[in-house]
Amino acid sequence: MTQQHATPTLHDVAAHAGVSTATVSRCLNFPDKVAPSTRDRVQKAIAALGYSPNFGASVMAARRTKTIGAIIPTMDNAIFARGLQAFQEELRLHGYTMLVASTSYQPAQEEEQIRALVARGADALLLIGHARAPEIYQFLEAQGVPSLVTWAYDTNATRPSVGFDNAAAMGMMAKAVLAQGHRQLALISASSASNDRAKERLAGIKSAMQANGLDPDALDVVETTYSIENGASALAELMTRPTPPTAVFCGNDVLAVGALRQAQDMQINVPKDVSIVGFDDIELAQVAYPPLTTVHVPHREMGRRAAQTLVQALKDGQEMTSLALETNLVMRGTLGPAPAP
Amino acid sequence: MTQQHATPTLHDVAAHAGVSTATVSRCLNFPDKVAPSTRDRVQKAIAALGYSPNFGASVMAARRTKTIGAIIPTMDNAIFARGLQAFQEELRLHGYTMLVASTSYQPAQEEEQIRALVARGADALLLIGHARAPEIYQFLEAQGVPSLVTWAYDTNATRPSVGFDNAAAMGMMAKAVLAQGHRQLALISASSASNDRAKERLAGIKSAMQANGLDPDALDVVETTYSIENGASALAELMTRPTPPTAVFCGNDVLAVGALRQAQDMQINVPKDVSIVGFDDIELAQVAYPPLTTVHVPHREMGRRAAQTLVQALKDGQEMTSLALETNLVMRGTLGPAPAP
DNA sequence: GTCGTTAATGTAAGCCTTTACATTATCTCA
DNA sequence: TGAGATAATGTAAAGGCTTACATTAACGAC
Repeated sequence: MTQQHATPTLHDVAAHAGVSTATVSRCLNFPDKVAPSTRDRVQKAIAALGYSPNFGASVMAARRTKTIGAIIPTMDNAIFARGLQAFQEELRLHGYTMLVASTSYQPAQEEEQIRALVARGADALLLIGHARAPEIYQFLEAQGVPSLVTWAYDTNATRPSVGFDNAAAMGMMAKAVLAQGHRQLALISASSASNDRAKERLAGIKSAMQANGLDPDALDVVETTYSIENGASALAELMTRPTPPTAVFCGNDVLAVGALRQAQDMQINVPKDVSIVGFDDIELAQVAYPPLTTVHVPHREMGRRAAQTLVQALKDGQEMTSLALETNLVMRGTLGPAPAP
Repeated sequence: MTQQHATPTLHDVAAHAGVSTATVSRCLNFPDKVAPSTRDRVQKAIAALGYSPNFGASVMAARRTKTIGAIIPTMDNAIFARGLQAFQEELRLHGYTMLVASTSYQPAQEEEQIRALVARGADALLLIGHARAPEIYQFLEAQGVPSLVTWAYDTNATRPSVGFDNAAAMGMMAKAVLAQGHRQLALISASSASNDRAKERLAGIKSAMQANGLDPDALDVVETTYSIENGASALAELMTRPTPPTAVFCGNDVLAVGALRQAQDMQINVPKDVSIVGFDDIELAQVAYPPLTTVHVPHREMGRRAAQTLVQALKDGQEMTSLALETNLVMRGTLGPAPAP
């Protein structure tokens, strides 16, 4: 009664190759540590038996999964999808696999997912933005799971991050808008309550206004959820105000593209009657008509660098060093001079 | 010498709650199977000790990870990102986590990633398209890892799939194009060598041509890689032919949008001088100018249904049943009658 | 009160790899 | 040639959970 069809174990391979299990394990994990001739023999045995290591046993013994979790608001927005793509490509180069969870911008879901991915053995976590309850950081600390924040960079944040300064980036755009003579400003944004990127971008505009002697409270803010439709209806709302804005900032390109379409539907000329600017520089921005003036964010590089930082930290156990990436304005067709009053 | 800071184990929780480890395990995995009073006591112990299960040990004992892998060409294309988003949302509802890998449309990378995710303990796999080496299926079979193909549906495929009939979908579009009187047809497509979706879409056009008494070989095919730029240069190439096409099919919306832009740059009016149609119906399509006529694919539903099918199969060990989803034409502004000769 | 059932809980084997440490073989250099 | 260093390999313990099976408790019917 032989167990013909049982999946082969390390032990079987060792027996077949005439070596100890330790040697087989070394062949798999540190090939340099074993003599080439032995390695060959073991490899042949592996091939002959069709062996592949048992994940659970390996995780249990090694106390790591070589898996990194990424928790993002949604893959439905190209910015996160693109960043994740780069993140995963880089991870793969280092032998890591990516676990993905999304939160739909809900803090409660984020917490749930953080716990879920840690429970699934994520060796480290990629998180978006700094804003979350301190208990979550405590939990991660207690579990010994390093986490890296991205899509944001905050000089006085105590947590490591690989991202960019959202306030400065939007501030730059605000300066450009103000330089065109606009004084009636509006912003279509995601709710800034639990979204530190949105909050920062808002702050960036306000401080630019202040620097130009404008009252920051005069900024007309419409908060909504990210979608083309919502961008459209927010613009409709803004343009029917008693004194409509001459320039509309949008929290991201998706909203901006919606606003653009609405302007077209309302026969409002962009940028002659109203300027509309976005944030992110996704494909949508260049395809929109007129092509959207926006803030370019190096999503792919952000993902890549984040992966490198995390992998490095896992390798050497050192603290991660934060990294600030540059954003820049992409002047296309939707920002023009303020119309004469 | 007490081990004050060691992470608590199931055993510690059991001792603290005055029950056996089996009971604690049951509390975690089958709460219904334990008396409410006991459950309470155990839950308190868990909270008191800050216990969280050891992933490796649990995987090893249970022989499953509650993790499902998804291997897609790239997250950079909204269609996959969106499908994956829905897939993950549904998985989460059932307590599963998603592992993601991408292949950049390279069969070799796909094989590598399939092996990598299986090695990482994926309980099941989501794959795109049917085209892959038989050894891969053998490998999956041998490892006992169920796999589901999506983005394609092939009646005579022996493998289960949740997708749509690419040939029929593109055929429907071809019929609409032919009905507009077009006779000079071209296709900008991904390489159909290792991409069964591309191959099927091509076949769909050809059989529609045949049905209309046209020579299928007269279809002018330009193969390239999916990107806006490549769509643009492919169109440039096509429009400088001795007899340029009056209608250009594109393998997906990304290519179509590039073609559209190129037409604009070349002062070629769409759809008056040339019609351009896409495939997928991503946001880009509605934002393009003029808005793109394309084939709508229910990406989100596909992802959701695929997740359900996989989870079900994992639960009951039954064979998966294939599911064909409907696609439909979205008539927007880029398909018009063939210009008078 | 007893028997048969079912519900709740306990016992303990088993899952398979990694790695610290021990051992043996091989090499270098005086 | 032998000591000492280094490379290659072996031994065996440890890791924490799940689950089949065994046991005990609880309950209802007669």
